Amino acid sequence: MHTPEETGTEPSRPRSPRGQGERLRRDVLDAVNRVLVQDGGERLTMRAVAREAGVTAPSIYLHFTDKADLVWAALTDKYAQLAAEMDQADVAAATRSTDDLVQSARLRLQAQMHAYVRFAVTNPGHYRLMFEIRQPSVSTERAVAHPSRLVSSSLREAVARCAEAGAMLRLPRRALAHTLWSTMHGLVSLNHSLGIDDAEDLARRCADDVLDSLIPRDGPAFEPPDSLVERAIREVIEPRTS
Amino acid sequence: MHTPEETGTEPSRPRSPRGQGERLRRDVLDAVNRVLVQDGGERLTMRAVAREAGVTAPSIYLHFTDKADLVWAALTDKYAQLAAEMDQADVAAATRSTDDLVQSARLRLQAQMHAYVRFAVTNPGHYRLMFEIRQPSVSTERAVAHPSRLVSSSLREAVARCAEAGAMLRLPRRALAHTLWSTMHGLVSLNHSLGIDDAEDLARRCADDVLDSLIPRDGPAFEPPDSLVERAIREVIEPRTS
DNA sequence: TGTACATCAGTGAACGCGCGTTCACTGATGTAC
DNA sequence: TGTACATCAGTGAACGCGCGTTCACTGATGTAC
Repeated sequence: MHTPEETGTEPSRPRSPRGQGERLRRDVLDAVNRVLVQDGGERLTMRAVAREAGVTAPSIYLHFTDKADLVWAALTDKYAQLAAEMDQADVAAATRSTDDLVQSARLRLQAQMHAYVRFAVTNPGHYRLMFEIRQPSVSTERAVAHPSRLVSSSLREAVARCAEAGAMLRLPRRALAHTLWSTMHGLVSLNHSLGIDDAEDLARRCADDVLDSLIPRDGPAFEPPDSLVERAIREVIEPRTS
Repeated sequence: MHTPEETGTEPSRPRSPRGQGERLRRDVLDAVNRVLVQDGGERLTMRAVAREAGVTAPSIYLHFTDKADLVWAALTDKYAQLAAEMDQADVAAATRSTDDLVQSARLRLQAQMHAYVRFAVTNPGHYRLMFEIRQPSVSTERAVAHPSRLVSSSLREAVARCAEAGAMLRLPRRALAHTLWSTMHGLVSLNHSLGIDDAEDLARRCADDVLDSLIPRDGPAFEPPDSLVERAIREVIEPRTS
């Protein structure tokens, strides 16, 4: 009757019992995830999150200092999930390992790549926010500790295992890992920009092809000498992981 | 004194003489370009464009029906520029061609790739708007005629020339062109997301490495048979170019 | 056992801001008579 | 040659909206005496 601004539905969430205030924190983070799933990353507003959580907007500030804090917390969760899925895929592939050491290492790398593509395609809203949208209010320390380095180092380790198993690498290992990552990112985001259906299948097949090109299924053990790219990656990308 | 809302500087552009009203159209498009160069694609607002053009915001509506119309016009210009730069690089490489047909075709493809990377790195604001930011108000017909298909077909033709000159392709030609494009896009946008300096050099070198992997410098003439990817690209990506 | 009080988990209303867009207008310049 | 008028290239002020954020408050629940 006399609500001059609030036009949405009134809050529906039952109030947490005393001492259980932290419950809302998780509920809000879950609401962020649902909003990102629903409209693909647009319209991620405090009001939308609050509505999704069944609460009013100011309640969010009981647990997060500002929007950047909230988004960062939600993305940290999601980064951990991506890393976990890549790791699980790697482990699952490892248990299926054969006597062929090179093939085993390759399959683990491939499993990580498939997990990455699957994650990106099934969580487009999160993925966009993670990699495409500038979060200017995120502080520098946080940017240095950007959790995407987890992805980077996970791939690098898988490539290193291939090299040490005696695979043939067409590029030095760091350049190869970085190129695989960039290729997957490009496939996923370009397919998404072009509005291609069944992007996961296309991206995964293309990624497989690139993997086959960069680490042939069978070839003599070989790793090219360090290139300028290799040095650049070691100096520019890797240090921040530590 | 009594400007209740307008807080910026007053318009500085001299009024066009009679009959020269269309001048403002170009001035506004130039202003869009300058705004995109300056703040990298954030804050592309009608007011910012007007300020940059030395005019008030409503003047823009004398030549563009709404913001989507304006952005589309500016991007169309920029797409034409990207295509032109790729074409120029291709032609310049063609004039430097040697007796080695494969090497000549490869150099033309490589020149196109370098032009692409250079464009993306030197116009990050435009590039982001072209490929990363959803323009929901752009109509479907326009999306179908998305000028990025120019990039796609230009690369595809260059790859076809390599194949016909007798190069060794590690992937079918369409899959190869699409993979090269995706890789460049991924390199550029990932380097940008990670805030890497000298992104052009790193991206170009990585792109060179991928090109060397997918079309080896010397190898027997070969092109793999059509794959599922090849068919998917032919069915999904190519038709819209026509 | 009753009651005053502190604490907790939120709410309701508003703030200032920037945005895209509209609309009545203005002032210079050309044209008809 | 003078003047009324039409046209053109814009302007100035405002509109409604959604945003992030603030701030005084409320009402249920536990605790001290």
